Amino acid sequence: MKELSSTYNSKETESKIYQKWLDSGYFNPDNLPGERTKPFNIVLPPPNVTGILHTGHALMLVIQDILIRYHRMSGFKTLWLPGTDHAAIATQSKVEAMIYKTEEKTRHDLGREEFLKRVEQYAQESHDTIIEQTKRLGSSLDWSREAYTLDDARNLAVRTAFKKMYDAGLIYRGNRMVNWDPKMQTTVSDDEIEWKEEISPLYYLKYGPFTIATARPETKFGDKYVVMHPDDKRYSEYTHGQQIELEWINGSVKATVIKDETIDMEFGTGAMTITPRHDATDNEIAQRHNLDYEQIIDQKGKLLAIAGEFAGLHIKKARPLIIEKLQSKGLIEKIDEKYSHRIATNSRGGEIIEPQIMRQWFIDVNKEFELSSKQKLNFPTSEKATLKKLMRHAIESGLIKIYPEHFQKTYFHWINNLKDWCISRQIWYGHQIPVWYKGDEIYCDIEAPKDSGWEQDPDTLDTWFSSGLWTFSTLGWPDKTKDLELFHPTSVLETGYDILFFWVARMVLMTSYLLVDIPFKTVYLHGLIRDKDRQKMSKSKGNIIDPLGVIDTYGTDALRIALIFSTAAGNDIPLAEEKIKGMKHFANKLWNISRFILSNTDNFEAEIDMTKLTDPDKEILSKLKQSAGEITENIEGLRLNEAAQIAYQFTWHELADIYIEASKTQMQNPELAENTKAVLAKTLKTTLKLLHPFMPFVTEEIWSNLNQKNLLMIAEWENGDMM
RNA sequence: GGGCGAUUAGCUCAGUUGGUUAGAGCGCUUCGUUUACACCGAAGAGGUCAAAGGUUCGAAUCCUUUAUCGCCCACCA
Repeated sequence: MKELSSTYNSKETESKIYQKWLDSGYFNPDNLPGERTKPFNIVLPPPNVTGILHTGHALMLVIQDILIRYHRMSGFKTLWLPGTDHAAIATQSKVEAMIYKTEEKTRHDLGREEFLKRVEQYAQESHDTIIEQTKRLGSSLDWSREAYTLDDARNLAVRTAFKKMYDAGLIYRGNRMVNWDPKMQTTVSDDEIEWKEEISPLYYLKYGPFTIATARPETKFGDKYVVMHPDDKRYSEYTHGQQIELEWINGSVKATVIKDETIDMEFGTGAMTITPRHDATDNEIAQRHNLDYEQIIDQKGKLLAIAGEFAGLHIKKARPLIIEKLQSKGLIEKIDEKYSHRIATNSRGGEIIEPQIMRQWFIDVNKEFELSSKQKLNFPTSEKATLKKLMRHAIESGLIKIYPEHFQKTYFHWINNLKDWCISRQIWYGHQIPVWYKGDEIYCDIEAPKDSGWEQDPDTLDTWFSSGLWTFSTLGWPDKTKDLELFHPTSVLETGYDILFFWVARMVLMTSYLLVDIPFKTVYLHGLIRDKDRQKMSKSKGNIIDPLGVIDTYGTDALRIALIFSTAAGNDIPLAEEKIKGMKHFANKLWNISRFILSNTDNFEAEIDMTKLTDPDKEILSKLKQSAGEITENIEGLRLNEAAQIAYQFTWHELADIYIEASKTQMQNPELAENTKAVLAKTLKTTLKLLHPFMPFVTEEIWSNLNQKNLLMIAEWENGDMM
């Protein structure tokens, strides 16, 4: 009989147990014992190498580890594939900021090669930290297959994908309006824009006989069109195309009247001037009426020659000076100081977005093409495919199921509004576009052209381009590997609902074209972690719960089960320290249950004599069977919170509170003692199995005291039917 | 402007396809230190399931309307 301390010590146990798992090799599906033909696999959504893990990561790791451990115990050939994401723009901007802060140097001061070295060094350190933290959560990931979105294998996948889509005309280069970040000097995708509420003055300017309202007077130099609604009676005397000579900021201009139905008659004066090069709505109006485009602001945010005396000034500095001039010319009618509107900013650490028309690379989501093999996707053979149609089809057809289901509607809503995806970025950290130029010639291939004189496109790809390939690039694509054949499509894609669009939709897009398949069968979306008052966690509020700190205090198992215990999929999760503390008590309870049983028996293979069962014996065995069934059913149905609650309820309030108490008297009776011990042994073993996916460390540690041949992590799952 | 969701015990939340007296954790009250555990045990209080109406033998669950809150998308010069 071993002497066990009366309190479970998570700190001492966890690193020891994790090492034991690593040594066993069972994280790798190729090493699992027995005949395993059915695959189950999840690819880890790769954390960005921009820092450390937060509770959101912890939640993701816990949910996936539960599913993985459950399936591994259930006899599946189980693979959980780890990786990290280079997160192009996010990582680069972080390193740029750090370098500027300590050395006051920009990336241009360092040069592309030196700068990339520095980014890679930072990414490596960040990677190492993240991997260590991931291990501490107990994650049973197959480290032998670890991938990085920017390593050589993934780079080959990216170049191959680009080439295929380029040849099919799905990737094109074009002049279009893009979101330009003048500070970071790059384009940004629509999804990476963050709208911020701002109160700024709205200026009412005299434009000849009209009054126009604008929040951005510094863009107004080139305005030579004044637009109004055709039904607006205030302007009925003016006709479409009429030209008017008027005095403007830098002298007189010839303005043209344009009537357009998109104008809101209620707003301001009902008349506005347009700046087609720097505003998406204005751009549409200009296109519709075939108007001239003039660039006012350059890529650094400075005014061009058209601004006259203001040329070369940054728009921020120019604005007050322009206001002054407008004042002195008497062109300001009034100023509304409390105008509230929203401005676009780059969520990846940049600043205010200036829309610009630029030549960039795009993915065409509406171009029709023939699918190479329609079978796998059940796409109607009579129809031509588009990327948009395929994205919709994968969900509509039921090939991919989304949980919770209502997110399907959100998904469709997003697809319907989807525009061509701008994939080129003018940053350095990322996959460089596999296109080379020589004069007017363009060459796109997986490898660089052999002959001289070619220059590669300096731009890199949007980070989501490589993430979109993740489910199959990690399995060896474009090579036809065994892993790819066995493990694709993946079983479950588990991630936060906040990246349904960024990532989930793009994986569907890439996979349906490149593999003519789906990337995963099930999408499971979890919610955001909030504090106990439902506030978002943020540094400024000081309400952040650091998962590693919590683990030190309460143990990994406590954190794991607290994270999933009382919230259904897709809902935000309030996480209070009290809850984690409660689960530490639960781990300790389980520890002491085991201690009691171990102090009474060491034979965990004892057969139960079914003819000699007392009422409490029958009750606990039937409750055990019932709980096992319900836990299994709930895990299968992805209701992990339900499963955990049933396990908790059984362990504490059936096994501990009722049966263990009853067993004390039964064991006094020589007639019943042996059978009671057998029931205790059997119940403990099964309970440990049922709890293992949720609390792997404490259960494995107890298991190691039960004279078992194998680790608990590969013990056979009991679903209730076999009892 | 378009869409999605929430509203259940003091607090935080469960409640799968409508079916017996609506559940959990924490908190609270009273009692108890019985050799697995005080990170414990026993007993208990506490909810007209946001409001109104409807469908049904039966509604927290389905339908309609309203109120409050939250999120996503689009975006107005």
